[in-house]
Amino acid sequence: MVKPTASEEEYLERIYRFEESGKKIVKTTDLAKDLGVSPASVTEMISGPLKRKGLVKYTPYKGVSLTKKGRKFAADMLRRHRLAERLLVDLIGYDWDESHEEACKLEHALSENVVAKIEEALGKPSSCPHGNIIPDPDGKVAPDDSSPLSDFDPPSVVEVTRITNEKTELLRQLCSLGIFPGVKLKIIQKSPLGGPLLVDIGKCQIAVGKEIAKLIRVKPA
Amino acid sequence: MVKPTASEEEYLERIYRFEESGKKIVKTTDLAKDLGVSPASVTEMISGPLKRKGLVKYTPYKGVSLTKKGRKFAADMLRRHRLAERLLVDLIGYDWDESHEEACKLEHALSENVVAKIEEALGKPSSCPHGNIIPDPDGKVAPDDSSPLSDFDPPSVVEVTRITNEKTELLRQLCSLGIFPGVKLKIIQKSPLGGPLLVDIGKCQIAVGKEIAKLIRVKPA
DNA sequence: TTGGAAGTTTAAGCCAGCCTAAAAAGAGGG
DNA sequence: CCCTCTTTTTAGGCTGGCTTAAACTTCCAA
Repeated sequence: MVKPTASEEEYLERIYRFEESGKKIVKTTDLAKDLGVSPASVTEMISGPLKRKGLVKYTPYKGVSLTKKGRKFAADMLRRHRLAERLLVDLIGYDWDESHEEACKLEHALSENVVAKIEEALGKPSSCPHGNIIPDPDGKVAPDDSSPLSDFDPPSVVEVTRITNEKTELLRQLCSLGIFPGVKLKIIQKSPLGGPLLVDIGKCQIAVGKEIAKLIRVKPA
Repeated sequence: MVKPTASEEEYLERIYRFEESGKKIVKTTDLAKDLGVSPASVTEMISGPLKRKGLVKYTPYKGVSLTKKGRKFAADMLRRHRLAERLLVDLIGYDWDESHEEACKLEHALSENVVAKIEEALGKPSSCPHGNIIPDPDGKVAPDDSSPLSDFDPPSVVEVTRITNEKTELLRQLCSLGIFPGVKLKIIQKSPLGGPLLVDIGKCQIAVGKEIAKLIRVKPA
């Protein structure tokens, strides 16, 4: 099997993330927006190289999903990505909220040997700095016992486990609100119709929009 | 000024290394061999993009040299490369003799911010694991007080400062002979006509070929 | 001084990955 | 059931970086 190009790796990783977030089949347009390329480029890539290499299943006008083989490659990318984030944050003191973007560039330049050494040096961490689980070398991912904050009703007390969207803008905002993995939240009030959640983070109460609440995974405290 | 592509960065870096080793003007064929591409590709790259961006001075059939601007970019690449090597070796325990090849891939994926953080985390090291000097953020390089081992005559005692060729094969060999920065050597005998040097490394005597002796920089002990 | 051999450049072409514009397919309201 | 609007794909084209083959310099040795 030929090693995927950096571009192909990136496509696989993004598809994986969509699937991880619940989508069974991923639309070309969503992928295009996510990757910052035109929808035409996405169609080309998935119907061409990725399909040909048996990494994705593609139904024209419907969308794309990973094959078993594709999922293994994608999980490996996520592994590299998340270990790179840990390296940046834990070992060289890089900003928590900017590590994702850097890791996106770094992940394609890390050999399996280096990744293994990083993992070892970090003491085999189970998650990235944002709480997302690091796949093992075989692409296996530990089961996730968390659910979106938006699924909970007051009154409940929960602990933040993962932030599933790692863009700097969101992370910076959450960090400034005091929301990151490990923090405990008390859910005070839930508005109907996609309105915000009111949560207590110890020293104050804040309103969290529905869309953002979907990106914050928590478990009962 | 537009950021050079990864490929352009690599060309600049290689040219810099040739100049560093004493060549005033670099031949396309030497570059081609070094980069692992065809001589035609080198001609294209230097007479095209690199020339156009004012990074090199190029005289057809003669060779290429860096402009001031080109040298600054190249020094920055070396900075990233050597800090990446230090990161790999000091922080994650990667093999000394394999760090160069990994750093070649990594260097193009490191932002200025990350490089600065790495430098800080490592305590602003002055050299890479093989002893080569790390340029500062402005591209300045501390003056080098060493000379090739091949320049010395017996009897003299010298200390190894740098290995200027960082390919795994050579490093592995030198390492197995006990030669690396910091080691003291006593020069026992020098053969004429490019023959080997006989040196004493404390526990035994070894013969070092002329070509290899040129790559080992030392200073009087 | 000149005829090759060796080194270098030009020419032509390939592939990956992107783009825009135009065509085609699907989805929903009348 | 059809027509329009949106989504997606196809077609054609561009750039970067590489290749080989052919043409051109350079330089040395007879």
